[in-house]
Amino acid sequence: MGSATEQAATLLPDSGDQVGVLAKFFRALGDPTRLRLLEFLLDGEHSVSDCVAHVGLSQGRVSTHLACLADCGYVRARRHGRWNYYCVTDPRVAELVTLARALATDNCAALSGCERIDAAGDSA
Amino acid sequence: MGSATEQAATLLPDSGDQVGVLAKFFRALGDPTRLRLLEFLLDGEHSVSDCVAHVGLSQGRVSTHLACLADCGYVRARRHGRWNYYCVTDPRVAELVTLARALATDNCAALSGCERIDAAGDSA
DNA sequence: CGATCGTATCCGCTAATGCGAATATACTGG
DNA sequence: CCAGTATATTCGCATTAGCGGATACGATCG
Repeated sequence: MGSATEQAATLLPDSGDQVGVLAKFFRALGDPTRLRLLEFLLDGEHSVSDCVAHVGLSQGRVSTHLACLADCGYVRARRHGRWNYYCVTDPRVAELVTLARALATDNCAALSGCERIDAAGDSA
Repeated sequence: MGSATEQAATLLPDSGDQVGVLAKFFRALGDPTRLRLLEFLLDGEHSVSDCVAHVGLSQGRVSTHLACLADCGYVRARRHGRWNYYCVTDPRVAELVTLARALATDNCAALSGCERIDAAGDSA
């Protein structure tokens, strides 16, 4: 876990448009619905219908969100007849969410008060 | 202002909202400009003017972005006279970026092709 | 004290994006 | 085959949010 410091050189923004791709990657988790779906899938494999029931949004929207998460590499789809099952295969995804949650929790107060980014579901 | 304990009741409404806050946290890194600024500050402490010169955007925009990153707990500001210096204090921030970059790199192809999230500066 | 520099905030504009509803596609069962 | 189910895609709409430019604020210098 202590290898982050020595990799500081690779963090430099001289990698060209890699910043844009990374931003895209982060933005995929910047939506409450997708984040809720991802955490639901971290719990185990679920079909699209299950996800629809879980988040309570329209089927089309959920399908798009899941495809988005799959494109970004967070989840993987497994077709079985009419059903499409999604799940998280890379354990680093759980690591990422856990680490981010720890950081967010430590700054929860300031985060909630940050009006520069809309809450988008933040219930006062 | 009341005590920290008193604020906790208002700032931590219920555990279910944690998803919204976490999404906010991720969205802060979902913008290429903020991500570039964060990586610039991972390199060391820099003033707002330095950041403006680095990213090449208007001073007002950069100032807002930096304040946003500070609100989310990614960076910290240090006033010295007229100048305001920003830097990353929490080593977990570097961890988070490193982990995310590793994941994004492994799915770079699919990520670039994901049209469900706009590239926003993503190009060759 | 008045001029200037560094920074923060405000304002309109425009592009990005999440939403539901409608529709298309794919597969299964009778 | 045709009906039905599960999922994917498209469309119009409303909101979010990043952008530059103008301006306000605070500190320093002459």
